[in-house]
Amino acid sequence: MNVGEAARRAGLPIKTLHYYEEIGLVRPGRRPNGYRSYSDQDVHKLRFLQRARGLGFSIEECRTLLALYDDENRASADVRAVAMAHLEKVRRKIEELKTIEAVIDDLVNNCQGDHRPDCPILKDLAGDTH
Amino acid sequence: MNVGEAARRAGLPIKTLHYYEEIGLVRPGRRPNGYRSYSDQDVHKLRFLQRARGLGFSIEECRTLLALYDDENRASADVRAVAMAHLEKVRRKIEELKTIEAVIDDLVNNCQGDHRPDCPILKDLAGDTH
DNA sequence: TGTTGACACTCCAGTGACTGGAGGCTCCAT
DNA sequence: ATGGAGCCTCCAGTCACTGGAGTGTCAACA
Repeated sequence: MNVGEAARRAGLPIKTLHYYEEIGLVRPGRRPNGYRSYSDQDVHKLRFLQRARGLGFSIEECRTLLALYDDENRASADVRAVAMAHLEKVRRKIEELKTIEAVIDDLVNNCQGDHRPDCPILKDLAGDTH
Repeated sequence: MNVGEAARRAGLPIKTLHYYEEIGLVRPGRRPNGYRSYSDQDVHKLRFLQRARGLGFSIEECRTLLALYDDENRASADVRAVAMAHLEKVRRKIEELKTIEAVIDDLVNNCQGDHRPDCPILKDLAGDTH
């Protein structure tokens, strides 16, 4: 099938399919007229990528996961290691954002938010913490 | 003072100071020899930026905040609006990551992680959810 | 005075993962 | 024959830096 149909089935933009081809993640065949020709297998991989990317795996992690998926002799421990490393990253990010959330929430709650210029948010950012 | 000292005091890499100058956030003076010359005021702004960036405000948000900081006639409501918009973004991101965390945690817990190829993580990513 | 070493300068390219646009080709239906 | 949808390639831009090459400046020490 053509790129438009493959994109629709995978739930990805056409440009992303071009990009994935360029970086060697999913290489469709070509028709005589130069059009890309995606097999069902290709679309399967694209959907795999769509899900993995949606879970925040990087392109390189996706490449590893796809390779493991293709490898009949893989050890599930290898897949699990990739997933766990990513899980750790996600958890660290959540903690970081929670800290930030608390700080900004505090700033917002201490600011009148009126027509006057006096503002604890700016004071804090400026380092006037007295 | 020179760029190195300013960077040290602001807690930012020298390259970042170059960049902030290039995009017009903090423009130091120049000495006859071409070296950048940062005033205490400049360093103050850089520290402001360091904190704001650390809280995840984008460069453009920082530009707005700095402008408000410089504006004697600002309304604190304007500052608060910027902070609240950012707070909302942070909260949405946290929710998104929590969802992702739950999914991956589930996948990891269902995977044996042994030498065998059978792996529910790959199955799920591939869409084999039966 | 010469030389070292730290520090400074500019300019260019690369990061990740796309995204947008220009300019042009192909296909199908009317 | 024509119109429009869909496809192609190539290039530039996004965000906020980061790294490196190649060169210039300054202060101290031998």
